[in-house]
Amino acid sequence: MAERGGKRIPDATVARLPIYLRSLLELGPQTPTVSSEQLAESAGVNAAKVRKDLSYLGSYGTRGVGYDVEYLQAHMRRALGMTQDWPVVIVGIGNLGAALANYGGFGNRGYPVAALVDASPDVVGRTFGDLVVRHADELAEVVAEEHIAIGVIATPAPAAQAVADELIAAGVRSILNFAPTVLTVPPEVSLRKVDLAVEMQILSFYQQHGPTSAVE
Amino acid sequence: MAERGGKRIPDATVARLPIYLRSLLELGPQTPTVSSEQLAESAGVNAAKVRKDLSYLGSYGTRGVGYDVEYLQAHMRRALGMTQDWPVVIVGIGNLGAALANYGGFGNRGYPVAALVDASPDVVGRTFGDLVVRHADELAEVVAEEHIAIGVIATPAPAAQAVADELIAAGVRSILNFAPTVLTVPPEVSLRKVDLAVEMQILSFYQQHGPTSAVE
DNA sequence: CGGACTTTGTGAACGTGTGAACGAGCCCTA
DNA sequence: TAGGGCTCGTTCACACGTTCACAAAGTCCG
Repeated sequence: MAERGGKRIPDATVARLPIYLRSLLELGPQTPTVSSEQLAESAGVNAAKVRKDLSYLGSYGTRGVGYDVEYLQAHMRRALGMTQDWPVVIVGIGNLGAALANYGGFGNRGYPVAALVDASPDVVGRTFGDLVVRHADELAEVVAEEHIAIGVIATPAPAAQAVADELIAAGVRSILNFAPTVLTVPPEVSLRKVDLAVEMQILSFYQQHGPTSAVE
Repeated sequence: MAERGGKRIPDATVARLPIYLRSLLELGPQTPTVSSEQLAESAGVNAAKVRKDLSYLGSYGTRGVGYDVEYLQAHMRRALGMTQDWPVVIVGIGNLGAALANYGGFGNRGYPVAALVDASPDVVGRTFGDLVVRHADELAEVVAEEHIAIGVIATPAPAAQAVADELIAAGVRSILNFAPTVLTVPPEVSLRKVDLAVEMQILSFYQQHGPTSAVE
């Protein structure tokens, strides 16, 4: 209720905050304020949902006017931890890992790729940008040296759990898993997953059955 | 209730079916049956949830024994539309698109990458595997020729909506969006999205606030 | 300065998803 | 053939998330 230390923010809301933030950034400096309706349109959700979500942040809009774009951006950056950098290590430099390493979108937004790691001698020593791929055995040192906060797992499925365990042992508490397997992590570790094959299968399910459970 | 034509399958269940299927495939031919508890462990969910999810398929397990692995696999493949191939076009052959094109995981599993499309003259004409990148202007023809069922958008954000519109106009009803932007599609089109920056931001939120809303 | 208009913030109803508990049904053994 | 043990399938209660509707609160204009 007070400005700081609000109540717990629901998971579903957390997942939408980045979308709102991106919508705000797209607005540009032309528009000083946005209404919940505008934001909703831009983020592809319901206006009431926007208002409720934003109310969890404790950041006030102004009735009759809307939300101050800059103020809201600042609040949201703070809530999402974007006031600092979170160095990332990518483990597994295959097709996908290499693409992620080359992908510029991370460093720009506060998630600098600080290290690359792989187990294969063919890959260790290769350079991507200004980074040299290091060997998986050095993972713990790499995490310590580079102050890694987030581990991205892009290894084949069979190696993923072991990598996750090592990351966690080295102190990493946030993991993004691209390997097509279920990872088990202790409760104090945050885990998100991206599974391309699963996405495809979900799509082909709805291709057969009609999207969002069409009536008959 | 009868074997065919069950009631609507909840979205949350649909999202889990591919995980179950993968778990079943990992079991190998050694184990003819699985219990809901084993499947739950393997898929990282609750056993009751597994039973409920599977009951939507109408595929029966056997009380006192468990589920017949092969029978269940077949049922699930059918439900997920994996009895046939769903040709995929990748639009936008940048870092990510190229990685996806080289990624073998699709074709193996019934989603052959049948075409690559890009708008840049620098990229059009290049080959990946046995595919030549074609120009975005030919998108409609490509979709028709290759019987494309699923469109993967890996373009920069500003181009994504236009690409989606063209895909839909060409008859594609399933879209997987990697571009960091919100797409608007008509209700008969299924849309899933993968946004790496968003995943990162969600992780750094929980890095600050404690995972899954830790108690203080 | 007052009234009308706009937009937020929130309480309450609704729907969906989750987890536990338990009866029903099947197999195996004696 | 009867009994015991195991596991599914379903029901129920609860938690979570979404949406509606409306009062509160601020702005703008005459």
